Amino acid sequence: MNTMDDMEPLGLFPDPRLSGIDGLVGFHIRLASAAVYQHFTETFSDLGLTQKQVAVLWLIEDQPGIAQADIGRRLKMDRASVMAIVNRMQDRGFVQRGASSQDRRRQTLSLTESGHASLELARGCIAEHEKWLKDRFTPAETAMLVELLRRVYV
Amino acid sequence: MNTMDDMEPLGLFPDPRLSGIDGLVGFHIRLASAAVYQHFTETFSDLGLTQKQVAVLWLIEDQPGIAQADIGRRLKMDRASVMAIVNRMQDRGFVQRGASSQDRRRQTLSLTESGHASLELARGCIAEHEKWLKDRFTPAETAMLVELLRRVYV
DNA sequence: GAAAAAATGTGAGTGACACATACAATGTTG
DNA sequence: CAACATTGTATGTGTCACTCACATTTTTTC
Repeated sequence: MNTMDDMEPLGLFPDPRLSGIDGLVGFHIRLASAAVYQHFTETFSDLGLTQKQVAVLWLIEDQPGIAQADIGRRLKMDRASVMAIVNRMQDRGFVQRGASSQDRRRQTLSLTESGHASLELARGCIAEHEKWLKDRFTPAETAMLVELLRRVYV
Repeated sequence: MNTMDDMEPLGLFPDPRLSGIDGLVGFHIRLASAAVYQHFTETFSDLGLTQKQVAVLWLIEDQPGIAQADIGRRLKMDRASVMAIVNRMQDRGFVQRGASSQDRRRQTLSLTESGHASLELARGCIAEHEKWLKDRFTPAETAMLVELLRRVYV
């Protein structure tokens, strides 16, 4: 009976492709990123961690003693933003700063016990989140998508 | 000799860093989106417009009289965020609010002369920005990328 | 070896925009 | 009419991007 039950009472939405804005690749990347971020924050509402914060914790566990500047380069963030995140993670007791023996400008970063535990919890949420995302694609499509996206930021 | 346990279907990845954070699709979407946003802001440094602001102007020009709630649904933003952007665009003289004759809860939005002019300038920058982005892909790849991304947010 | 340049961390400030919450006015529906 | 949903508005909080400025330390250059 009902063909395409549009959810809008006023029915103000014509075909989404009518607007020229849908012809922009950047627009779709933006919307997809927003959708992923949205689902991420829902999944992580209990832990209270953002994508960036998890990424930073992850990197620090992967490479203990990593410097803030390295994190910035890895995640394409400027130093000020990295510092803000590290400060927050330090305030919450997940990360500790230490002195570097080689380069006295640097601070070596490492996770605390609490940081390791939180990241372990986070990994479970990430697995769930990634499943939600990857279920849309075949393995080949996933590989294709990652390869195309990689061309954008490398 | 079976060393890959359902990780990758084929050796499509030249990078060996697929374990860890690089194995997450969401991570790549995030990085790509950040790179696009970064280039966008560079291209638009003269105009002083963000992606969202341009998108809102674009939608209003496309559908004069559109309501804020419609914009929110179209761009996946909540009402408060839409209002903040419309306020900013109104303060800068690009957008004007008007009363709706059908529904007195609604405000019809339309562009001012200045708004049309700014959007026209913006379109030039967008073309340049999109070229920067699309030059990485063949037309078929672009279509593929958009199709895959669309699955994420619809 | 000293001066210049670069890298690193830090701080303060601004801006964008997500979230949540609450409220008033208006429509819609039982 | 009463109950509910929608729309716009206002307010506050949090994240994180940008910038500029500054001190320290390392590296490069002369």
